[in-house]
Amino acid sequence: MALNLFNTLSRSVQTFAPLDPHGLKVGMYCCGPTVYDYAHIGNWRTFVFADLVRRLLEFNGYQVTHVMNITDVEDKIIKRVREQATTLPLFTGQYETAFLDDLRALGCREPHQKPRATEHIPQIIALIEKLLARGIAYQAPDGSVYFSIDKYRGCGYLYGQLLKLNFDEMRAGERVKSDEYAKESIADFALWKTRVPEDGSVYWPSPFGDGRPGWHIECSAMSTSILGDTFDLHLGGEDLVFPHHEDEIAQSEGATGKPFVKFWLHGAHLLVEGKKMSKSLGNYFTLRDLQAKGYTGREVRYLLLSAHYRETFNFTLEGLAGAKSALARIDECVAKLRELAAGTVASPDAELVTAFQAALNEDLNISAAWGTVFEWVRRTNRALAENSLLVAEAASALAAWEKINAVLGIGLAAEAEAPPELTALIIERQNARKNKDFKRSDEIRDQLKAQGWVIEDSPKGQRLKKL
RNA sequence: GGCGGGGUAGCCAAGUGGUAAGGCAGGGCUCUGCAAAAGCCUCAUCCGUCGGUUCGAUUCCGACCCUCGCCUCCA
Repeated sequence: MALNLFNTLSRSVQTFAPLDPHGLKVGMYCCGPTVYDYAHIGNWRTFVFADLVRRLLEFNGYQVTHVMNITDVEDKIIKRVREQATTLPLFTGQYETAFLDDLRALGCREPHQKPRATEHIPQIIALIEKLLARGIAYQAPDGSVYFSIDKYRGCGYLYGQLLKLNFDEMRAGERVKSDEYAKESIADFALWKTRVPEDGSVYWPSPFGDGRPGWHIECSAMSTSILGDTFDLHLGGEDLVFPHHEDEIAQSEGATGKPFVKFWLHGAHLLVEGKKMSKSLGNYFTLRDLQAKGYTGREVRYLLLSAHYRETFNFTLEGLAGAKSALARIDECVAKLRELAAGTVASPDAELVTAFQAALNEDLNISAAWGTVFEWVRRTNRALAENSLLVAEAASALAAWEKINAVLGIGLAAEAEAPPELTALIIERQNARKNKDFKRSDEIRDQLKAQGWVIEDSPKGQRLKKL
């Protein structure tokens, strides 16, 4: 089954085929976090999207190398290191750890490699030297090294592969920092920033003098040194299209003379309660904020995966509550199948898997994919209610679910293990019901509810669920 | 100003030149001693507005209205 993806380079949906002549190995690079604070829900949308792409590639049988960089040197980081009188590794380390904890809580598979910018200074310097040698980069009087768009174009390269650029119509310069006036042309961007007093201890020696890497260069250096000069997929948030990704292409192709990336995928941003997220509006959420409201990582993951990645998504608290209910419906169905299958092994029911895969392979139509899941849930529940589902069918359905869950990554509901102090109450209630002492039985039910547990009576006995 | 997305039920969100998936919420019912975030059923004569093409348009074309994003270090 062909996997079709929207490639920003062609602005169209194309069938994916890896560079690997054996059609097996896939190199994928995703722009990772800048570790100066906790990642917010908007950042997470992009990382969950990247995780979905990776899982779908793996589902389609590819052997993926997933690389995600950690940007651990950058203006905001340096500013905070100075303000908090700490050191760079100490400061970035705490947020990197928090990031990886959150990534796991959201059910994302860990990238195979997580290169840090500060650990790739030699590769960055080598890349800049190559660009200087080819005359595409220049050192300005202030000591910084810049990339020259004019020289690059003069070599026959195309600048503006990911979007239509019209420099004359651009409102250029409005946000250019004053410390970059040394550039020959307004469109040029920094490869190496010369050391300034405010940088404190954050600098590295280089052939161009003490300083630190520019933003774009780290991604070019790390991606090509790990995945090769040309690789399959590069993803990131839509805001990175320009200038970050465009500049990555310029630096990389300018240095190697080879095509940089075959497929560029960009995830759209999200709104929160219909508005652009901002701290002053009170609609700025980190994963931790949502966890404090009682939601789990998998519920947040489900919500982030409920809309197509190229559409702006409206993240709402109401939607999150809905995500919780929807997930509970799936969990309930799967739990019942488990009970019936009782460990029987069977091959996956092809109907569900095929429909699901067909939806996702069409440029990640996740909504249609969920549609197949919920139709399956309803069909299964109906059969379950009629008692018409055979043990082998239940096992086969369960196997299919496990297969597609490898892509969805929502895992299993946390097992509601009753705390020991409640066990006595549950047994007491069971006896009370047997003796038709419903007054006592209802009292216990209320008591359990007050402690956050719902008890459900079924012909097979009581079931306890965490509220 | 340039470039690019969107406007589908109370909310979220797919989709198609032939008459609108799915989820949440709501309503009805079933199981139950009573219940249940348990299960089933139901819920858009209609897809921003106005024109055009067509046997037929929400889907194609044009205009307009509204909205969001990018335009040099923001996922």
